[in-house]
Amino acid sequence: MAKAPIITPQAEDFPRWYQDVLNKAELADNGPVRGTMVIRPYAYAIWERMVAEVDRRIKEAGAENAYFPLFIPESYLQREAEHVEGFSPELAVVTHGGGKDLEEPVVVRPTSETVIGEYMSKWIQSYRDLPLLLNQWANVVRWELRPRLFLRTSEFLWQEGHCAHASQHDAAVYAERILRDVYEDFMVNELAIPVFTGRKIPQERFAGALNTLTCEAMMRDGKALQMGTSHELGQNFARAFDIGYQDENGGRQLCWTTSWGVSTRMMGGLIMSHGDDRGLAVPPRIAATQVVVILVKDDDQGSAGDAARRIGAELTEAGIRVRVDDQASTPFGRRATDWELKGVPVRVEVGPRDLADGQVVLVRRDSGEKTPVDIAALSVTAANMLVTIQDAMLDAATQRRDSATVDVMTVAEAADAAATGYARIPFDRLGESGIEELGRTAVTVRCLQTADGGLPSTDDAPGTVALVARSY
RNA sequence: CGGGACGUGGCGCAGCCUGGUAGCGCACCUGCUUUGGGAGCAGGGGGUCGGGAGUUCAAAUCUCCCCGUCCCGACCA
Repeated sequence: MAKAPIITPQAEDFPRWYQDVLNKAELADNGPVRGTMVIRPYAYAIWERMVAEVDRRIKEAGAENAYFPLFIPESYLQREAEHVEGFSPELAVVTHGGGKDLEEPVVVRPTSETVIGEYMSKWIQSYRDLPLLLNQWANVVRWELRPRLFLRTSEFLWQEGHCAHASQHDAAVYAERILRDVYEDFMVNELAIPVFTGRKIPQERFAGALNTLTCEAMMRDGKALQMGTSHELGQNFARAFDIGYQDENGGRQLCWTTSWGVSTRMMGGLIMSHGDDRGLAVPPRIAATQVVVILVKDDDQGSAGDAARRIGAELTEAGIRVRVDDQASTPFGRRATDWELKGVPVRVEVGPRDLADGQVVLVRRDSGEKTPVDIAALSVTAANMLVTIQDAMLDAATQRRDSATVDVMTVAEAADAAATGYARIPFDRLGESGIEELGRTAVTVRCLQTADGGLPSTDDAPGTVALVARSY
């Protein structure tokens, strides 16, 4: 029996589709204060997987976790001119505490360069203390004018790395290392989201940075999403917070600092990169539930239910993240669509009919393909299928992106291409006037690349290519 | 913050123009029958209509102010 669509089709109204997925897959709700977000358990479990995988890579890159306070003296922000200017409009400021006015207002951190800079200054004395590689997992607050769940909320969860280096070269190398070995590697290999990596133009840089490197993904509506950034802060913060050291020759030097972050925005990216008209689709490696064992219907003795639970235990034993849905009182079709909505990569259907043949049915969320499998071979087949799905999802996402990325030579062509995806245009063909012209239709330069897709070392290196698109 | 749309049980909506204190679908609860792709029947519970002020004998319906949500724009992880 054909039913009305469960969620608004993407082609009909993409923003509404996004809202529907958020609601129906039980991912998030608006908080009571404007712009705030409640992350529901199913989404939070995925976030925890993201945290685990990013954290592992951060530690491999040599950084250590620490924690700095939520409250920052307002005066700290003011020490770096561009930084204050950039963040002032979106600060939450506490002026009252303990029943009286505070002598100095404190801001709720919008990012922690300033406090961490203050402590780096205390902790670094010698070149032997460098590099100092710190990271913290925290919540930050930026009073956003136009919030959207996961993509831009007034409070969000993230990881912020803050490092001090002895030289500009060391800082640049590390900023790029984080971009590649932590962010790009994580996004491509865990989230199955291909990203363009590149350099931000001055207008798009982090407030107070010399250079901002970015990972830009493409959502299924053709709009770009900035998934993560890595900044070279030069000596701006080192100067403002007196982060310095004594070198081998006894000379006094200023440090070169970097900062880098990814946030719960990645959840939004995950949803909009892989989701389809049946709901969310989570790549197996990041899925909190990789396989759902669903009891189609039980028999009189309850032996099918027992079999389903036993199969669940076997899959768990094999190292797969499993949930068993044996709520046989709810009709099968209902539960099947619910798990598809939540995007669980593989569904194992267990019912009396299959069991009689010693089989179960595996169903892929990405392709919908159904495969009968002998129970004896289930663990191995399921594990292989998860690998196959991971690869297939990355391939599909890469194909979608590449087919919506066009090389052009004029601003008019770029505007045209950006209506549905990315346009690549030689940067000198774009120029300031081109940037402004595209800006009128909300098309912006997402990043700059060298001709072969590498990272340009300056803003105006010859042969630089600009990737332009509409963005979130 | 500027422009637009909207706010009625958990969700989606009707009612508002032509004031007379609330209705539908889904969801939820109970029972029975069902269960291999969003089950059926029967019986139930839940809202005072985003908030406030006003007009009126009477306001979900009219007026004003405020708040919130969504879309577009400027800003951004």
